[in-house]
Amino acid sequence: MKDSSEEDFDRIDLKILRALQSEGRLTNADLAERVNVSPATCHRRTQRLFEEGHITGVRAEVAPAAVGLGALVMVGVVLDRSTPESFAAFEGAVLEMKEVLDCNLVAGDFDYLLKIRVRDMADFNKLHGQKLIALPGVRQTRTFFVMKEVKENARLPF
Amino acid sequence: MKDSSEEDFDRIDLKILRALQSEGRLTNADLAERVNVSPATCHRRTQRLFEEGHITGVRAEVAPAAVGLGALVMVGVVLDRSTPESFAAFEGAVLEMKEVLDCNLVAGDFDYLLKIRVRDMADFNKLHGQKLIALPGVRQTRTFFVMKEVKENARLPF
DNA sequence: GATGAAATCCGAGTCAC
DNA sequence: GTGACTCGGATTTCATC
Repeated sequence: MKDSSEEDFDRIDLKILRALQSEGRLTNADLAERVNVSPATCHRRTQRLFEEGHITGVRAEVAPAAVGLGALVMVGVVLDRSTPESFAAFEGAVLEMKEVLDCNLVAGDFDYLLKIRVRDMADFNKLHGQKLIALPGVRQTRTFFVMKEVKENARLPF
Repeated sequence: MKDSSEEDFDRIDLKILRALQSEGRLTNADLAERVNVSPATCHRRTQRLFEEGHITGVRAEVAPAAVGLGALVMVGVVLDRSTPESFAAFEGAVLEMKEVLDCNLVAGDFDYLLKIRVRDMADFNKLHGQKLIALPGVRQTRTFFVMKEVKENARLPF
């Protein structure tokens, strides 16, 4: 298998990827019509995109407020020490926290930036006091309550 | 229609939402089996969840590196002025920028936090110099290059 | 080596109950 | 909410380029 960081998709593959990124439940028949190939070809192409890992999954987007997760909070985290063990311990613990939707190791004023969804501010304060600051190696956190979600999870621009 | 911020789903609805959040392309037949109802019931339930907006869409997740978007950058933005017009102008411009995946108005050291995907650092520097700092009302930006994506777009915890 | 047409099989969507 | 029925799509096969 070649280096996965830059595949050469042809125009048809790109159209399939774009269509499924917008409408993940398109039937193969509709998809085939949209990209102007036969259903058989479309099916083979799509299957290949899944098998080779270019599509990592298909997910329904559930309205957060509908399931009691109306509050979004971004948190910057600084660790005590910058050792590989320290990072690994923190990351391992964060992966277990379901409330943490995103976790990225960054360069800059923080070590990590987290995106967290909870019911409300009270819920976040509890999470912060009981779990966030208790994560391994955490020296300090900086909280950014989201007051308005302007854009969320936009489609990849390709 | 009742207040949308807290619906009362029964156990079956919740199971459907959870299943589709993980596997958006599940067939109705498989979904029905998984939640232990007949296909007909499952179909009606699922259709209702879509129609009432509790599922806002289904999207295939495309591997960013596969489509030449290997770099992830978080950017904090501070505006010149804190007027409604200033916010509106900024938000309108950001919505037009395809590279911006997330944009949230936050409370704290920044006015907005952006999540941006580009090909590489060179691409980001170009974007930063030509478009980001030229957005309406931007006083300053703070860039956080993502060095490692620990967790990305995790499922909602409900 | 990939394509499209045809053929089979199974699920989607709708009905009566 | 269930069970059954019909239609259309998913998936495979195969001939073709």
